[in-house]
Amino acid sequence: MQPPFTHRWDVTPAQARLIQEAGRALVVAEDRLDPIGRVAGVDVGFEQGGAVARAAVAVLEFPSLAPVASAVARRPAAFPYVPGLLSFREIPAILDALERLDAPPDLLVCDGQGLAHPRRFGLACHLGVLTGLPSLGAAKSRLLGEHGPLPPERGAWAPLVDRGETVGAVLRTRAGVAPLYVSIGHRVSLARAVGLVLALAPRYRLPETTRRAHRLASGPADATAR
DNA sequence: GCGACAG
DNA sequence: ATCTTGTCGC
Repeated sequence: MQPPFTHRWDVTPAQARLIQEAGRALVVAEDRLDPIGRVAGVDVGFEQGGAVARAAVAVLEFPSLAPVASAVARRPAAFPYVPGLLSFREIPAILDALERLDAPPDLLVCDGQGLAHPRRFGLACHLGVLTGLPSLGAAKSRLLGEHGPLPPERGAWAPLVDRGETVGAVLRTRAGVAPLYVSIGHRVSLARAVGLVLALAPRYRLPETTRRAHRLASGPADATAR
């Protein structure tokens, strides 16, 4: 089984960093996955100026990418946004949404960093260790690390390096659009993570999936109000 | 001290 | 993340 990893969520920033230091030892940074039948895209964000944390999860069959389930959850944010401590705002809402899914996923594709994090324990690692599920980070922007020039064509990638350590990859999922920052979450290697994100990229994009998950979960009243 | 800083 | 104006390229 998974090593147990539970902790409080009503913590100070200093306590949150200590929890991250403890959690990083539990991250499995290599491929330990079964065949993937369903992938969950996990998008996070906030509402009401940061007072409410929101999570939207869409489950797709893999590799067909046919949608099979979705859920959204909102929670009063018990933690401010602090760079490096995003999990403590968002993961409670994510866990709520995951519990409501009809079809459990085999992989979590997270909207945020994994190992590409100051303490090597970004949201993707944290969620992976908590659930025991394979996970990876696919962030829309950079938290830390440097990289060389990125060729313009789809599939091009460059290592993301922090303090002399490769912590992720910058991946061009489409020509002419901003790259994604891919990193290991849990039980997935970086090479596999890059390959998976590329396989999802043609029809799966985080912002679109978020809107779709909201529409599916909030019903026609909300959908027509937009 | 100054700038950077997932969502 | 979200909002708004100005600019560039197809």
